[in-house]
Amino acid sequence: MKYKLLENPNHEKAYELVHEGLRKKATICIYANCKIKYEGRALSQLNWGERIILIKPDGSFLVHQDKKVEPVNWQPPKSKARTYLKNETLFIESHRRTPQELLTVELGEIHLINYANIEDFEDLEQAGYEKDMGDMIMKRPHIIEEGFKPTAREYSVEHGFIDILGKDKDNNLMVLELKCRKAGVSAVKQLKRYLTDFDNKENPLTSENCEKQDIRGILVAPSIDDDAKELICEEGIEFVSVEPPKELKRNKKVTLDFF
Amino acid sequence: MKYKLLENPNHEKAYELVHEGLRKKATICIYANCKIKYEGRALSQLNWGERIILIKPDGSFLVHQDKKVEPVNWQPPKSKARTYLKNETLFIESHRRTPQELLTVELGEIHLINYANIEDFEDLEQAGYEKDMGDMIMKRPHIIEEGFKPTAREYSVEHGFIDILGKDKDNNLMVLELKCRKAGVSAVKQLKRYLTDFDNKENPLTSENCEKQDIRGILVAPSIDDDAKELICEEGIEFVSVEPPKELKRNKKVTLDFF
DNA sequence: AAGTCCATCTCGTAT
DNA sequence: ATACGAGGTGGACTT
Repeated sequence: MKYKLLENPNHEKAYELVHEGLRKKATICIYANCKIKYEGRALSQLNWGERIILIKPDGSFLVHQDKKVEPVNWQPPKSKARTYLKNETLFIESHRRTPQELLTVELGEIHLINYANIEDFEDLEQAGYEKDMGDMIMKRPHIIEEGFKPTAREYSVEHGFIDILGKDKDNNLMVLELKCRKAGVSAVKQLKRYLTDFDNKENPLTSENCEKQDIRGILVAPSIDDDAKELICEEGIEFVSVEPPKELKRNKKVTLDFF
Repeated sequence: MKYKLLENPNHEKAYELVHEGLRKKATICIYANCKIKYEGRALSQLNWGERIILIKPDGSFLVHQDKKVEPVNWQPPKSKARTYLKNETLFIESHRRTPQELLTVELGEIHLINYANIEDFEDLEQAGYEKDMGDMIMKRPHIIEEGFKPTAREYSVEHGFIDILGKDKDNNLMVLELKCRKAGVSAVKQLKRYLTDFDNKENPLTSENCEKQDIRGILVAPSIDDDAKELICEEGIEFVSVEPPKELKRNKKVTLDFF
């Protein structure tokens, strides 16, 4: 990692470093007193205070206060940053189109400023959410129940996508809604909507057709809260408890690493 | 801002700085090669690479790669960070309960490490709904009271911007502070600061001038909480209840649909 | 480019 | 504490 660092620089020196850092597509970090204006999807301003400013080579622009995980102001990747001096004061701007957004930082006292060329070629490997649960169920359907045969995934209906569609051993249709965390009322309602959608789509003669197929709605989650439990009984929906798999699976990158 | 900084420290020196920074509830920033493990709501690992680690005094813990706005790994506020040496290697952990979550950073080469006591007492002032409220009041001032005449918007004073400045039917000055949601004590204090600022700016002879204009402070919000209600009585500030105009998120679309 | 949906969503607020 | 909704949601993926 190559880096340059200045302590308590004047605005002119700071300008040079920021300019150089932007040109070299480095990651720039500044500790400084500053004032911020944002105009775009919303509108905001932040008065003088000490913050940490982070400008990444992909155009991401972050301003962090000394609390919270989220930046107080930011610009997304592909934004264009530029810096300039006006009346001997340093400004840094980050601009984006579609939508038009402009973030302007006016700097006061600058305590620390540096840029560095960061070398990082790794991607996060993670597990434990909905997709992994789906993968697992498609591979080992008996987790849901003996004789369950999945037939489709992400099956499109009017109000969204049915996570997994399948049939039980008696050929009844099963609509599965997956949640990787404790399921609440909203999950049950969502499943209920999908059931209605599916019914309208596949069995349009509902009111006249007495021999239409049975459809079972199954909520799949590690657990459900009490309200959801009540609602499930009323709605005739079933609940199957499944823990999301917490195995790390390497993604495409691994395939490349094989060579 | 007081800070301490080390360049290319060994792990023992780095340990001391991190330990000291945590004890002093400072904001710590580290540029280093590192390896990361996360276990909690999900599960993840990230192999060796250079990243920026940010630990805030509120317990927030961020690890940033050189792209994206979001951190690649993080812990929320109120997490507890600790650091230790194991086999001459520096580790930093951040732990949280409810839910149980543990983030472990193993450090390799450390390029830059510092801690600083950041001073920032400002909150983000966001317009959006607030702006719409302002627009409405500028257009229909009688919402505030009969005879109210707005004269300026976003009027700059020392500690920020007065949302709306105007005069009542008897030509008394009115300083309006708008909040689009229930107002708390902070809103009253903010308005009080603005009133003081304005007084100092426009009526510098305050103490000697007995005929200075009356200034009325008006808090405008849909409602206020009990603490704020108390405070406005003490401070001689008035409250006017105004609902923010409910803006359709899709109004652009709606307009198009009209044709 | 625009739309859809998941997320260790985060963050505020009311219960 | 927990539940619910909003967000400049961000970010990945599909159309």
